[in-house]
Amino acid sequence: MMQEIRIGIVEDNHDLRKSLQQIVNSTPGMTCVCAYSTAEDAIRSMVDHKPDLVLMDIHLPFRNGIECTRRLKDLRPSLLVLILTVYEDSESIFEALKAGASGYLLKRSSPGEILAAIIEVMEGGSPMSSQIARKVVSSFQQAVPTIASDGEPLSEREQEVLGFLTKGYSSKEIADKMHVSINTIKTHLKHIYQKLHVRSRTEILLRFRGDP
Amino acid sequence: MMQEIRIGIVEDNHDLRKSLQQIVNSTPGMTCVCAYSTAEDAIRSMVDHKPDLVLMDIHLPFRNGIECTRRLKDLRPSLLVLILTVYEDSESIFEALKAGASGYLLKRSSPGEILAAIIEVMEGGSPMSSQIARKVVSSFQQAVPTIASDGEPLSEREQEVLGFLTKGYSSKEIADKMHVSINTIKTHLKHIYQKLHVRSRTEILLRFRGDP
DNA sequence: AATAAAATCACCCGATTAGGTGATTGTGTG
DNA sequence: CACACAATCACCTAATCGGGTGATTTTATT
Repeated sequence: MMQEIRIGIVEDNHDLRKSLQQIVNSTPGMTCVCAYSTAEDAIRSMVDHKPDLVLMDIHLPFRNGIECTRRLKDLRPSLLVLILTVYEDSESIFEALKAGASGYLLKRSSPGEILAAIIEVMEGGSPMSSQIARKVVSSFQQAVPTIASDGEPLSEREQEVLGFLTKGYSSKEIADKMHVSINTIKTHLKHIYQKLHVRSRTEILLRFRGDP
Repeated sequence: MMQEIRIGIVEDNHDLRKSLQQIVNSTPGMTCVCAYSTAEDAIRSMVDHKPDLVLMDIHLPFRNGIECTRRLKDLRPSLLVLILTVYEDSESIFEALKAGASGYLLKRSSPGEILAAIIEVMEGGSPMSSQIARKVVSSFQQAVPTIASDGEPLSEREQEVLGFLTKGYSSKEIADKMHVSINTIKTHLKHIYQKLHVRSRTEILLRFRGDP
């Protein structure tokens, strides 16, 4: 049988906290293992209760939910955080996601929607609006500018150079290893850059993340 | 009145291409300004028609839609790309988003859903499933180790710099992103190099290949 | 034999990097 | 309060990198 989902709550509003706790505890397969009204308390002892997922109010007094999320993820990286917010403040939500949250939930959601979001996160999803998704996508698109898995094949020698390149050697070192002039290596590099549509060794390294 | 939305299509299947074209053209406020059956043709002349948004088949013969997306975004960064796919291949879709797409659409979608997705993208959204969203979110949550293998911990700011560094940004770009002088970034870099015992950004990139 | 592609090297130029020194400001800890 | 540390910025130098041009030789391929 499926393991029970262990849920933690960080929410300063007493009524909402109790209400969330009740919704969770009255659902088969879920237990609320801890609930806090401040970020400090949560950071201090939440991880001891080993929750799988935390419902986190984004607008906490003092330390806000974003900082709290960051700390908790730091203490326990496997922890999943679902942000609770009253309105779709795209900037805050974006920051929370950056800090390690896996999605967010509007406070006015129905018990059914809340449970659905929890399950969605547990199953590897990230509930969020289309607008937030765009912000997230845009932010990581800028990261890797122009890389290509192109048709143009690299020559034998170019592949050799690429091999050393992806091991971290400088042009001069590669020249020594291959017993040729540094100018030759530079020429090979120019051709490699052209064929793979990159402009630096840094981009090459990023290109070969995962499938070298 | 609102400007007409100019749409381009890249889809090798003749029937689907014509069908999409018809759906777009029979919608007030949208015009299909060009349609191609190959990535090569699209790369060659699509930007001349200045489309606002492109419907892009992800599984094109030869050069695939991902590479095509990358090229088109390179030629015209303001262009929005909506990926067309037959099934939810999370890995391909993720790559397409990385290459510059703003969302995706299942081919079996109804005309209404297709138009809704186009409008969603035009209005700043990124239509995607919750699972894909999680992949995207995870990828930009800087999963960079915060502690050097030897012990010396990186400061907050140094970690930020490291985050950008491992995404391929130059020192100048990082300076802009963090709103500080390039000299500051250089100083942070020196400290990072010392703490992690490396001599170049290349070595940093090699260090952070998933699990060192 | 002619052509094309690959490999080799050189020189130049501007931009970026890496390393060193040093200085200022704020923040926190003992 | 002193001290350390973090963050900020400046200036300087040497090396490296990326891009452009051009040249020679060998090796296929037509």
